Amino acid sequence: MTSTEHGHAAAPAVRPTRQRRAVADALASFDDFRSAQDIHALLTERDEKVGLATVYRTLQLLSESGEVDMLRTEDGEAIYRRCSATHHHHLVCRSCGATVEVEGPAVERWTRAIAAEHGYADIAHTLELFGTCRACAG
Amino acid sequence: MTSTEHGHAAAPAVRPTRQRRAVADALASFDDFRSAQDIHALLTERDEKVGLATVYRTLQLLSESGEVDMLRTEDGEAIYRRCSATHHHHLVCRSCGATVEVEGPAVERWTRAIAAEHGYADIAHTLELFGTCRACAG
DNA sequence: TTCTCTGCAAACCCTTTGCAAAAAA
DNA sequence: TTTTTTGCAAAGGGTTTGCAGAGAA
Repeated sequence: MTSTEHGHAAAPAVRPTRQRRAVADALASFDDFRSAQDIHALLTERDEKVGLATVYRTLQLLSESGEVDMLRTEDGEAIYRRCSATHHHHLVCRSCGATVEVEGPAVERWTRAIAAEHGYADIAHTLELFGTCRACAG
Repeated sequence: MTSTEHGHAAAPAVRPTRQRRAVADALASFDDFRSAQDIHALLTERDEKVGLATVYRTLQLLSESGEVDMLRTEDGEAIYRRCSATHHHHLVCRSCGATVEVEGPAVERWTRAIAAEHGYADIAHTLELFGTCRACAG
């Protein structure tokens, strides 16, 4: 028995479809965070017909597999962006969405220290910064 | 003319009602973040009849006036908490939910520095830590 | 063929809103 | 009385889901 064919609890194969490629490509054409609806609109505009539900399902998939970052706007909307390989956080303009990836070795260190101090193991953390970028501040 | 009576663009007077007191009290009885629905459920359970819409409206008001903190869960739900005097973050056990409030002067400083470096103003940030607490680690 | 994926439309869920009745000033 | 609030129920808006048909393996 091979694990890919008969392993119990094997994850179903993921098939590379036109739609999934389209969503991935759309994501690749942006530098900042976009909502599922934004991406669907872009695809429609490009005459790449992909159902909205499929866009949502694909983004969810990509997000779970770690290929895209997902975060929430102030009003609860999910926004996505292809992510780079290294662990980092985001500095997002709350007005125009312009995003800067930032790294924080100090924060990572602080995180581990705090966790250890309180006896917590297997630590993860979320950290996002919001502000108004120079252009939007006027 | 007095500013409170005839000032143009004067904000409407806010009236202290039974409902608003009830929501504030409910908030005061929690140490952690709760959703509007949680609070409404608590009030109902206590036989304090307050409409769900009123709970939402009141939380919004409190949030705007800075008396409560509002943030979003991973799945987009708004959660509220009376804000304590000091700014802090949470270290949450992903297994049992045990929460420790932690302060991070270093993080706050880092946040401001990063924002300044990239020209972002009016900075806010979210930071939450997740881990497994000693009890749950076994 | 078999199993996954898609599209559509309906369902969901949290949240907001319109409006007439109730309460505060 | 005038003005703000409330409650209800309906509407909104993003997101998810059921299911039958389409497509990949």
